[in-house]
Amino acid sequence: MNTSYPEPARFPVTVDVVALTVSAGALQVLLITRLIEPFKGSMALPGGFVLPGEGLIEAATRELAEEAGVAEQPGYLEQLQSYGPKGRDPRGDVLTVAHLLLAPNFPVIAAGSDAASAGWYPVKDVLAGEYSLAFDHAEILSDAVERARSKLEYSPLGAAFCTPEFTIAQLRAVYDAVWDTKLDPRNFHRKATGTPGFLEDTGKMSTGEAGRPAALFRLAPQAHTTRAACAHAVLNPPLMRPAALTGQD
Amino acid sequence: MNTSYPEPARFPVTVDVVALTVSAGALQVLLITRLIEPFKGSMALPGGFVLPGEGLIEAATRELAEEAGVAEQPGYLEQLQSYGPKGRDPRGDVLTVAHLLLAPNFPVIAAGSDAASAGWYPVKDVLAGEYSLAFDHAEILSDAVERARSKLEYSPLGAAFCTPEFTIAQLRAVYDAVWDTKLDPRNFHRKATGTPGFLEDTGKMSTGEAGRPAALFRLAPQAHTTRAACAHAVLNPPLMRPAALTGQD
DNA sequence: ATAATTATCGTCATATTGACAATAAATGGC
DNA sequence: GCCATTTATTGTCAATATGACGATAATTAT
Repeated sequence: MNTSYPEPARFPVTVDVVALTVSAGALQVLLITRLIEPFKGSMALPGGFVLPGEGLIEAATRELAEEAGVAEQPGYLEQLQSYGPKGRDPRGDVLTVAHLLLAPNFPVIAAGSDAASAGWYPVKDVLAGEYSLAFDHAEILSDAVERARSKLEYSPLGAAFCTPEFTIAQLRAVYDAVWDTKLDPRNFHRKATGTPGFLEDTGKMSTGEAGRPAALFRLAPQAHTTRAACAHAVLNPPLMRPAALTGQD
Repeated sequence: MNTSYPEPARFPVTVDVVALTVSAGALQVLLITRLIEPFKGSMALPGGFVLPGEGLIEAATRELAEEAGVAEQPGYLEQLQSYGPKGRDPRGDVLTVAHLLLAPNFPVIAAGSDAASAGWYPVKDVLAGEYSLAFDHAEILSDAVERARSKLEYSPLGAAFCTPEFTIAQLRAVYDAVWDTKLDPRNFHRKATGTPGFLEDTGKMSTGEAGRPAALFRLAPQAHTTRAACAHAVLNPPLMRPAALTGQD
């Protein structure tokens, strides 16, 4: 019995990862410098071809490990969106599935290494066009940042940028960096601590910083950064994002 | 000069469309009956292989036209998520990019046709497992419905289920069908008409129905159902979804 | 010790929501 | 034509959430 339908076209499929972190008070993205054509010398998102028998998240995790030199997945990874296959790679039709990683700052393969170099770059500068990005990676980055910004409104994912235990001020610094705002510390404290199922007091206090020590919190179990918890809202009503700062001090 | 890296693996790529509409007071999904293996006889989302030189939305539009027999894209179409390539097709690794269509009720190729038949099925019944769905289409449908539900909270996309001009009650019926709620007509009216940039009064009135005639609205230009408008919130603060009805009258 | 810094609690005006009363304007039955 | 019924629309009111900011607490820096 011959179920005859034409042989389907096949496409190379890549995964790209927009890895975001907060450091030095700003949102940063992980970029690598391309050592091969096309776009040799340009910067690009880490990523690469999906292998037979792989799932998408699996492939994204592997590429992140290979290109940034990270041992374990350091944060929260989710699929962002797919792009292509038409008109995004000079070599031909290539479909890419972009992913979003939100993570605390982690060390990457230092620039200057002979093989490949990965580094953190301020998102603001990259989006402003200060670096030349390969393929459609500028568009992907832009979509990823918008996704991250809106995720902070209604999900507990701001905490994905923090270490397992963190202060309210550290969490607020994440919001301020991602949203480019200066949220009111008192109102933010009220919202963060007053939202059921969001934070859990560890009982411990921060030490060593200037000023009064702050209580250390962790994510409440219900809010743990898993796909299940973040699909639905935890911040309800959401923490709405004010207009971004207009760019002066 | 030989930039030698291994030839990348290639995968068949499909697009699937979760087409949703509201009719008979309930959310309905467009399903076709599979006439070929695998899953011959099962129901499935309309979809098919991406062709060389196609973009994803383009391919989804084409498949919708081919399998449901619709001439023009009847509503709002956006990408949902990608699935695979591992472990979702018995024939091997196939990547699928699922799409979401929100549309007013439109006629499809009638069941009983010899070639293929498409029809609307109540989402509630399909998700309850009353039909056997091919591949991972049950999971895709579930994700799509959740996406649609959350879109109604902060975007004007409820109107994508309506004809170009509609009453507040028709829009509310959409919300009630998608969310499985019975929103208060008075509060809904206040929110819908009171949200700047959402609705625009046509000046016309509905006729022929029981009860007092209702004013006819259309989407405000700012809120028109395009990707640009719906990426950002129009309903701000959002219209939060109450708990769904528990299942009695 | 004192100043500076940061955390945390409180206050108050304003905006939004949810519940529901009341009125307006049509249809349908007689 | 008259009245009950239905649906649309306006309004009221208490509860809740937000934004702006005062005040106090508990550290480090000098």
